[in-house]
Amino acid sequence: MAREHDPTAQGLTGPRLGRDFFAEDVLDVAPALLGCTVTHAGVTVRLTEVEAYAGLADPGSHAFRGPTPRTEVMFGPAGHLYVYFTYGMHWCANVVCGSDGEASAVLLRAGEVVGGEDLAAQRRAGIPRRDWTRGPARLATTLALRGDQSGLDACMPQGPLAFHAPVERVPARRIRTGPRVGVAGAGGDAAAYPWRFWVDGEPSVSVYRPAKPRARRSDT
DNA sequence: CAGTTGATTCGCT
DNA sequence: GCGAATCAACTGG
Repeated sequence: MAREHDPTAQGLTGPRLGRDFFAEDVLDVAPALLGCTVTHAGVTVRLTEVEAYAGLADPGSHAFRGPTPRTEVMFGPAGHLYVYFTYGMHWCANVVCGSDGEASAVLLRAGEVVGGEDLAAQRRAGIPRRDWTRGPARLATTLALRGDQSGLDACMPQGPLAFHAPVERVPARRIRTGPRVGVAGAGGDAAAYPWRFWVDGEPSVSVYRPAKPRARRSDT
C-alpha cells in the first residue's frame, strides 16, 4: 500500500503556488490561503482557518524579539515552513510570507482532509474525523509536520511539501475575520486587528475559545 | 453541548 | 525559572 498520493490527479487542487504568492503582504496572503490545499506525507488538507503574524512589528509574533536559532527561518525567504513546538507536546506549522527578512508568517490553524484519507485515518487512529485537522497542532500532526520539517521549502516543484490554489476560489463573502486566539500580547494593539481568517460555515472551524483568561482569581 | 483543568518540553530572560 | 500561537479528558446539564 505504498501507493502515491497525487492530489492533482483527483481534481482536488489548482495550480501549485509559487514563491511570488507567499512574498505578498501577509495580510493579503493569509485570506488568499483559505480554500487552498496543503499536501505533505501523503495527506492533503484544504485550509479553512489561518492566522497572520506580522514579523518584527508584531508583539504576538515569535519574530518580535529578533532572530533566534529557533525563528531563523522566519527571517529567510517566503514560502518556507516554520514549525515550532509549544505547550510541551504540540507542533504547529506556519508559512513564511512577505518580503525577505520581514519575518511574517501565516499559522495554519484548521482545515479538512480532502486527500489521503486512509493514511490520515491511520495516522490519527482513535480520533473523530472532525478533530483530525481542527486546531493548529492537530492539523500539523495529520500532515506529519514536526520540527524536522521546519525550513522546508514549499516552493520546490518536486518537493515533498506542496501548496495548491483552489480549483474554485472561496467567495469573499464566506471569508470571515476576527481577533487572534491565545496570543500572549492580546492586551496590546495587536488584538484590535483581525488577523485571523476563516471560511464561514465550515465544520472544521468550530467556535474557538474566545480569548479567555487562563486563570481566574477567587476574589473580587 | 459547553466550560474547566491538567499535561509536559522548549525557548528565552 | 517561567510562560507558551494547545489539546484531550472530564465534568455537569
